[in-house]
Amino acid sequence: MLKPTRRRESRSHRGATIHDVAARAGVSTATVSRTLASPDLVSLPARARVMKAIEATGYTPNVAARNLRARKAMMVLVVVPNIGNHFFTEILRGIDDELVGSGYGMIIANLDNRPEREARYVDLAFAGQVDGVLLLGGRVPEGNGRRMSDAGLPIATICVAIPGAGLPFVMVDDIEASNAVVAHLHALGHRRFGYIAGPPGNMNETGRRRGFKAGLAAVGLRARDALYWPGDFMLDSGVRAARDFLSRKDRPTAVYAVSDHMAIAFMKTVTAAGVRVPEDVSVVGFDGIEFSDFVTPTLTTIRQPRRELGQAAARILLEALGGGKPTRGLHLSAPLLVRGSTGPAPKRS
Amino acid sequence: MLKPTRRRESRSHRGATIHDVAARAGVSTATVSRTLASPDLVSLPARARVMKAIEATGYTPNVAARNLRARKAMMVLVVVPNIGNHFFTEILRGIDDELVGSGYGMIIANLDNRPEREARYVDLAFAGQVDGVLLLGGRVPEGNGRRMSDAGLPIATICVAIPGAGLPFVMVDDIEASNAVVAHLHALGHRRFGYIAGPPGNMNETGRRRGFKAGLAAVGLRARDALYWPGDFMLDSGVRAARDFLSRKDRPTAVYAVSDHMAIAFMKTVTAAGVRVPEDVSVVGFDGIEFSDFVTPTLTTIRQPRRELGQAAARILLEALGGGKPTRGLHLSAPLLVRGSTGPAPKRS
DNA sequence: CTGAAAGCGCTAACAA
DNA sequence: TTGTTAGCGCTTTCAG
Repeated sequence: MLKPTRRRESRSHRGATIHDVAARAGVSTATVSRTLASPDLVSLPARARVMKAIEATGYTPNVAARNLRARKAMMVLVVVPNIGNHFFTEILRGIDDELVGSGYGMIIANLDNRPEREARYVDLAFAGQVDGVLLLGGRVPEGNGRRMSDAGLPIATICVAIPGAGLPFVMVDDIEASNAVVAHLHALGHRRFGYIAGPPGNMNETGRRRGFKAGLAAVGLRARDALYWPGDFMLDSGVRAARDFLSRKDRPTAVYAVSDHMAIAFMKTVTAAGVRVPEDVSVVGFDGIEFSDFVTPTLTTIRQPRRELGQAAARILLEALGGGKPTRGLHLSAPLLVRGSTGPAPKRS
Repeated sequence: MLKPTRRRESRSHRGATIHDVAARAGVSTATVSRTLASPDLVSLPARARVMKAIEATGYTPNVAARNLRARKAMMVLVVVPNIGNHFFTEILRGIDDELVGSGYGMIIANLDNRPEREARYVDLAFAGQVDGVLLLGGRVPEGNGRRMSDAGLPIATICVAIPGAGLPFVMVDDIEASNAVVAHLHALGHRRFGYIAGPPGNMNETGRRRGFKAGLAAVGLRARDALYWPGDFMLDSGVRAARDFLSRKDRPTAVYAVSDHMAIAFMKTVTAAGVRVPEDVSVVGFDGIEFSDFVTPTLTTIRQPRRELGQAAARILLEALGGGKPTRGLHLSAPLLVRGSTGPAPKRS
């Protein structure tokens, strides 16, 4: 009795399988597989017939099957705190640049600023659906009692190093950048400073604030004399800081917002109230987003090389995926772009 | 002789398998599978032992295996013309909103404005790595002699309908929106118009231009008398249009740019040259991106409900994935936001 | 150079 | 209620 043939007929819409191709070409499935993976192991005539059969059937190897077999997914998980934030998109672009070249795809984990969303993506990592992870938020995602870092996958972080995690990172030096901001403003004669902060606990906020304070100390000013407004990097907190600024008699002459969004919202709000920038108050941002050069006045800011950050991180991850040597971390330089929103301090009133 | 046990010991770092759990719990793999998929089919004590074993081993079902078996991927491919373009991110957010709720993940296909990148993602679709596709660019990706639409997957398009493709779409009515723009400007007394275009052949450009011309005709103006500048939705083309504008003696008093990016760049450039907005020239954009409200003056524009567009499209796709009835298409309303960049036409010089 | 066969990890009939 | 078994589609020894 013949071995029953596989039930080919019920194949529905999904494309042809390797069996279809093999049958059509009159070879075994192994030969089809070899033709695709290492053609040099297959005789010329066989190869030709296989290629023709592939052409005729429109065969594309099934990824799930290949992944199962190869125990890898050719996918990288990119964890983004909030995909609605423009700051991240150029980084994604840099990541994609590198990934595509190596045949990897990109699955986006958008946390939407809600930590409870992490669990789902931790599972994804443990389920073997991705081969590596890129972290953008400064947190190692966790959920269901385990951490992403325990999934045994290579991980790299972008824009921030996670203390104690021992993960490779690619970022700019926040402290150094803040220092440059203070030095610039001090050289313009500013002595009273305001600082619009990032979210409490955020590592970038921590670094930038530390650099801000160190910068003040370096020029002989007391860090505690500066004004500190809470913030979360978003537009709204710039507006709130501006409202408080406007309500004060003893206003700072220079305001350093640790994101462009906050700086721009601050500028817009105080300008609308009749305060002139930079004549009455100088404003500095952080990030160097595209639009910082399209507001009035143009915004003095620290430019984060976002695309390069993404590229470098992806490269580090790809090296790790290739079994290469582990990189420890990388600082990219972030220039201060001096533009229209900073000027000489006004005369003492 | 005993049946040889599978070689468990070489399991490397990847997590435990269903066999590990089954062995530990003293049940078959089927029972483990059932415990996860339909617990009510498993006796309480067995269930408890399985759960304990899962806990102990840290087991997570392998996705590749499950996908292979189930013939689905629980992933949606989102094709983006250029992920660096801010316009798309809020749409992605809307998509993600809906997808997450249904257990689907999101793979990003970033074309980076290069059509040759399409082929890779066409393959992905044919390889069964995704269950559905969301198209943002107004093109059906093709490559290696086949089109994405032939992969047998549900597809929906966002922001634009592809003529003749018969795909469900979610978009705003470009013609109607352009009409509203012209009506608004005409009511302000404007008679000489400029139009900064989108890329030639782009369907949104086509619709918006048609609406623009129809709007002019509706108020008794000749469409051919308007000035048309080429553009591609990006900042640079706004700058180029502005340069030409500045070089003219007979300048239009109202300029309609079919993207906020171009409108903002146009405003910045003419303002820097001493032209006042809106006193000398009124400017209208399209899209309603966040920053259009943070430039000086604030930009009058058509607001595309981007998040809603993403959500609606994802919902349509999910319905199709669930075998639901096919939706034909959906128009979302796009209000004209009248802000600071439009005002009464200047007196005839 | 080629084919047979095992098996990646999981699920769903089918039996018991 | 549970276990046995047959694959999902692919790659890769191992023989020939």
